[in-house]
Amino acid sequence: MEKVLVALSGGVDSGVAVHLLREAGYDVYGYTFLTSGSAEDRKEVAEDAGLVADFFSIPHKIEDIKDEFEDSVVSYFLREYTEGRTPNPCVYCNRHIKFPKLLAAADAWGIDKVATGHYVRVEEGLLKRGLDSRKDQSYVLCQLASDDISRFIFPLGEYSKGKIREIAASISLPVAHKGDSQEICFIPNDDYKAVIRAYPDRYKEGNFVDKEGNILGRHQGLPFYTKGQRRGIGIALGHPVYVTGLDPYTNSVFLGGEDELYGSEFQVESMNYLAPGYEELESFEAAVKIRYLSEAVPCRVYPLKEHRAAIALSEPGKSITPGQYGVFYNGDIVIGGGVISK
RNA sequence: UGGGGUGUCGCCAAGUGGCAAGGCAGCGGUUUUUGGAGCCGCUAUUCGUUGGUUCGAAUCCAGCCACCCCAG
Repeated sequence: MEKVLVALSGGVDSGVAVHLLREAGYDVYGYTFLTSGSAEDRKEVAEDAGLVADFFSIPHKIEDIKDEFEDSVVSYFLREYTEGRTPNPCVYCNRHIKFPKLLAAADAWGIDKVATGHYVRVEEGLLKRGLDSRKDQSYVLCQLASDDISRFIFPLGEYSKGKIREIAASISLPVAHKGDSQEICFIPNDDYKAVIRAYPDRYKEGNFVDKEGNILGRHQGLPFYTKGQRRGIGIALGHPVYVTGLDPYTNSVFLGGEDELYGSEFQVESMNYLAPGYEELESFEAAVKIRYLSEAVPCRVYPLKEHRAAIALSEPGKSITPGQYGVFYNGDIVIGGGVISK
């Protein structure tokens, strides 16, 4: 029987993943890492994951990597905000922590295949969107190393979330009724600003400025704003005002009307290709997601040197935000993704 | 101090005798493996104040208070 190491989060998805893999005839091993939160939170995750492992009677290893996680993901999170960008820690974590850790654990166990409960598919060495377009999570995997793709198994990619919950209930999975995980895993109560405030040396008050350079008011610090943001600005001009940009050099937050949010061209850096052949092209047609929750829109991509690329959208996009990832698709196939730089 | 003007929710602002529009901001919900956005909902028993007229006033009258402008 071929072995596979599953990332067990203690939730519904990874639990059902174990089930589906066994049904498919795999010899399943479980691996859980504890990344953040209080000692209590981590204990709870460990217990839930242990519950699932016991339920299936599979070997299970738990590793606490809080320090490493904070050095990597949390510092990235703070750094990006400090520099006026808006990070996506999940994408970063998948690339730098989650999948490397999983693969390393698999190597240590002498296991080739690794699996997670992500709603994506792998076919012929290509990463593809999950069939349930509403739950598709290919976006957050855009930075994975293409060489590793062939080692991945994503058992949930063919299913809808509803079906997964059905399965969880039908096999009486102990955690079947847990809600979907949300929020960033290291942010308690969905309050990222509270986390930022724990690092008062990383930000300072500054001016809200309009397109003409007029000072409109005071902001609390760059990390508390993101391009396209409307609420929480506290300025009444009679019409809605949005954050149109952040300038770390003058510590300014630019404000403007909705019309100032649209753009048709941008660039990405740290471009990572998951599908072969594209990087060498002069340019290519694709569909791009500008953020996790958005429809992919048609564009033309021009690969540049040093892992950069220039993108021209066929229709203007709203709030193209530096720090977020642009992920490119050809139909269901993930071509790759990079960090929006400007 | 004379002359004029204004005073309605945090901001702007309708309303000129019949039981306080709206926008912005704010708040809540929804959505979501990031931040946002969007969507839905909530938000002045009260109109600077005190009296008066009236069946009834934020809307009419008078006094007072505050602010603004022009004179000086």
